[in-house]
Amino acid sequence: MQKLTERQEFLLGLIVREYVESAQPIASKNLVDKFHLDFSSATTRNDMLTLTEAGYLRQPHTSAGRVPTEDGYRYFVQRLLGETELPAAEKRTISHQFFQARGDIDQWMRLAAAILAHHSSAASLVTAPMAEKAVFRQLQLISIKGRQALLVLVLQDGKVQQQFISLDEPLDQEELSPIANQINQQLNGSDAAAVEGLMDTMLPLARTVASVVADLMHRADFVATAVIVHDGLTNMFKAPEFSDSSLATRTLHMLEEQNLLGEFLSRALGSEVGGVQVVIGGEGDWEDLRDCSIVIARYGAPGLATGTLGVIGPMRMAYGKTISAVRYVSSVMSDLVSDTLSG
Amino acid sequence: MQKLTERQEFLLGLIVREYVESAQPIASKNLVDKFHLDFSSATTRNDMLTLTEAGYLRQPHTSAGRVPTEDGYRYFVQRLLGETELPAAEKRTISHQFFQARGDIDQWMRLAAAILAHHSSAASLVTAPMAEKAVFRQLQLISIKGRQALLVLVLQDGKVQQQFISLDEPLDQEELSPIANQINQQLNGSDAAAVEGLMDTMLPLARTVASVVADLMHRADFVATAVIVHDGLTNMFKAPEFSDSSLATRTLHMLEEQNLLGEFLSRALGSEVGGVQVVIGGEGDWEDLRDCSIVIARYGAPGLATGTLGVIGPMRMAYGKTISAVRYVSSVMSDLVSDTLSG
DNA sequence: ATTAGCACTCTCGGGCATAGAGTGCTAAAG
DNA sequence: CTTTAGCACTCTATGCCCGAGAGTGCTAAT
Repeated sequence: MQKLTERQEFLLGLIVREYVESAQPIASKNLVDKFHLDFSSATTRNDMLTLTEAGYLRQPHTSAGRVPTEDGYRYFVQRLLGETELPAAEKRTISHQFFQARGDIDQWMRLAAAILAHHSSAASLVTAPMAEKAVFRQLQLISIKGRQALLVLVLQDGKVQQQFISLDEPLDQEELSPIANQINQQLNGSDAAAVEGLMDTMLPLARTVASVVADLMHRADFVATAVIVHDGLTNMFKAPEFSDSSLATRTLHMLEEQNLLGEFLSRALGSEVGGVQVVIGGEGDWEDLRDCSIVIARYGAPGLATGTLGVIGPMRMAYGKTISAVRYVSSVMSDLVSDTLSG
Repeated sequence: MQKLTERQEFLLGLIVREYVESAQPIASKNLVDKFHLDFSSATTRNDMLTLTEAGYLRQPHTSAGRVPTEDGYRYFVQRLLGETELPAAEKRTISHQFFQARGDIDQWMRLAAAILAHHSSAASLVTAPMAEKAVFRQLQLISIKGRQALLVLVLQDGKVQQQFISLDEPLDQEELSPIANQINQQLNGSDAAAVEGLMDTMLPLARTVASVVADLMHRADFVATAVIVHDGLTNMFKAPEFSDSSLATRTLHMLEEQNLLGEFLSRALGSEVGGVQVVIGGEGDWEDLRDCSIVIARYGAPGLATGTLGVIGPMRMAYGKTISAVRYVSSVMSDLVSDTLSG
């Protein structure tokens, strides 16, 4: 990475910010005029040339202004963008909104998605907070009619799963409840593997139930099946770079494909709670996201339950605003998870 | 509505089908050549003129072929499109897929959305089956830690709702379970209003719980808050009429806005289970859907639980395929709901 | 090291001519 | 009265040219 003079860094920052706002290539003269710079457009041009040769800027064509490259954005985010924070008033509004949603995890998620989408003007994604490993807490059997029953399973992290099951013989509520209680005592605190191990010691009916429980817990262990809430897709399509719509389609496609989203998650999975990661232009790995950037963070209480939230938008993204929004929302969500699950 | 000769109807049908496939204006000569019609292109032109004057076709410009109008599609769907059925092999595949998902309502919904999106090449929407009115079945209180508890509420239609609550004093599981049992006996079979009525007779702690229950049940009564699964958004954007992307944006916007979706639902709400409704070009009411068509059906078991499913796509839609897919999927889902809730 | 000046390159938009597609009309034929 | 062949007409799409304008890179002077 080439050494840049102070003025060159200053210009790079200016160009990135300006381009993010206008979506138009930035010309030396306009820059000097608009910001009353105390050096001339020729000087600016010289620096722009250096920045272009260093790979931070490029020209769409000979007689156009400059546009940041992937590397340019990266330099900007890593070196030029100081720690930004949301204005205090915004923070208050947000935490007030979350306060009103306390108690309802689904609503947190929807709220987080909406807030992120709004502040970033891009699409947002939020996955539910969950424990690293599904651990049995309690189940309930509810008689529906005849041999049909509803199995409601509550995991240690507060997640609730449900499944209809067909019993071998009709049982009413009075018969089902003791069975549920008995299973609860046996399985309390078990993980999926332990449930499978204990199954064999059970009576046929309880074994049927336990096998469904094991299945549900296995599924819960798969990150890919996590419920994902998103919002702000419309925002992406408003951006001029998506007007040709093939880009838009690719991005949308990636959001609909489960396995692609899985990658999104695993990328964040290794990271610490609290840290915000920025992936610019897919960074080679992801074909479908060549012109997109992603800002993600892991939230929650390590050991109890964690989830991922973030924003996906065009590479020409207001990184400062977006990063601070992701950071703040993730911290609020982390507090909520901690308070709710261990308060 | 003007009288059409048999040949004119035949041509209208042909033009609609052809245009649906090619998305290009249809010319008289091409039509005659491609289908080896036993009358000439001049005759075709005369009929096309009549069809244009009758409002069923239009020309994008003087020297272009013809394109169906809204009324043209409507005529086609109402009078020319016979009762179509999915091929038996497809039906088998579909019902097999649903069989494998039995027990898990969420998976039914995802599956239905995926199947509809695939068969219609458009976007699909599915709402959960639910009773007309939320009726209390059973609740469970799970001690989390200290004063935190998780309330799990099961409604008569099998819907499960959950909410974290803060108790006035710390209570462990042994203390919470009897309270839950007692509330269960008191509230069994009550609707939201009845729960509110019974609240006043309760002890403070139970009253807190009952008030959350009443709140959850009220929310469940609002159709607009129903969870909606969708799929196939990508399909819509592949269509050439969405390439300018303003159309696409408007449609996407409508799918993200809750209240707009509410209308989608209420449109279908009045109809019988089983009947498939086709709304072409928004039919005036919906600004955002001017160039879209909707195919919806109500599914489920009346009196037990019903939901809505359907497809939204460009007006240039394969109505035959789509209608038969919606009809068949809705019938399979209806059977599932009946079997599960009253089997 | 900076800057003024200038030649150079490239895009964008309008104007114009041409080719092609598809129609509507007319007059003749069945 | 219906169908058809033939033809004139209209409109789009495409390619081309040209000039205006924008913005640069380079050079020479400060």
